[in-house]
Amino acid sequence: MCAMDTAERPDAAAGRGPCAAIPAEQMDFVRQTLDRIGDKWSMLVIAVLEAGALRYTDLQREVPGISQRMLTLTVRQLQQDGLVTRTAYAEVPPRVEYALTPLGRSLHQIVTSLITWVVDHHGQIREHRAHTATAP
Amino acid sequence: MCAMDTAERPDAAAGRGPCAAIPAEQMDFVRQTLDRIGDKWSMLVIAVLEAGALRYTDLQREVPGISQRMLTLTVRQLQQDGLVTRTAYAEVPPRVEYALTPLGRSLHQIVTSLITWVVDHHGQIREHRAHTATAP
DNA sequence: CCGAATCCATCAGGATACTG
DNA sequence: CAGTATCCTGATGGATTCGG
Repeated sequence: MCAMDTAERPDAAAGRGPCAAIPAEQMDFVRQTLDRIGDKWSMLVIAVLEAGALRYTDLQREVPGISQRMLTLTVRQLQQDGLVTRTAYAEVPPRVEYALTPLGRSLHQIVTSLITWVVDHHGQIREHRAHTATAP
Repeated sequence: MCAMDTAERPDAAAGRGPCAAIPAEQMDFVRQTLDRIGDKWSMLVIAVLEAGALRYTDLQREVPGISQRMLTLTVRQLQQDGLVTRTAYAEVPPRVEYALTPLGRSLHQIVTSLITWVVDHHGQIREHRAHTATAP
């Protein structure tokens, strides 16, 4: 029950034994991907796309605080990673819709878990922060 | 089946209906927390602490590439959020051990899912990246 | 051995203004 | 409407040095 049942681990990194960490080779890619989807907005965008396709402006409204620039960049990265599709309709008032790919949907479930976790535990976290903030 | 069955949503943000996004008030905190645990190292540290307590140096070895500075900062934040405990033994050769709290362990499962997902799908992602990279 | 502190580079990311 | 372009700032994070 480690993080990589499907992956072969050559020898395990150090000598810690069971499942220590990710195999060194994958480690790098895992890190990269982790803080790409874990960046400031990706998860929220994915979460918001759960309900179906959204247009650019709607997307921006659903993710409060995101700038046009970041929305564009985030969406483009997600598309590039194959997590969302971008469909442009060549109409008079331009329309572009973003939706999750199957790959994106599979990730979406995990993202949802994470968000649920945060919402669920933000009370405890706040508490802890208050504590340790006052007790250096 | 939205992300916040436990939380009351005042009215839903805009007019999208079902579960659109997180309620505006929580939204901010969710974003904060999301990119705190989603920062460059937190997830990996949490993942690595799965197997039990670790000393500073071991921790550093298990998370290849992390600098002392970032390890210290990350660990301190996690501690401050109540996800890990820091136990310093006042011995002649100083020893400090870090371990997951129950709260941290609950998050750890999700983190593991995420890492598993990445390891599982990094093939597809690489493919997609290659594609869209060549086809602007 | 475990860290804290300082210095410094980079760049993510926000605001704004402009285009097709 | 759906972006692109540009500028600018603060946070992120690496290397190194110092302390307990």
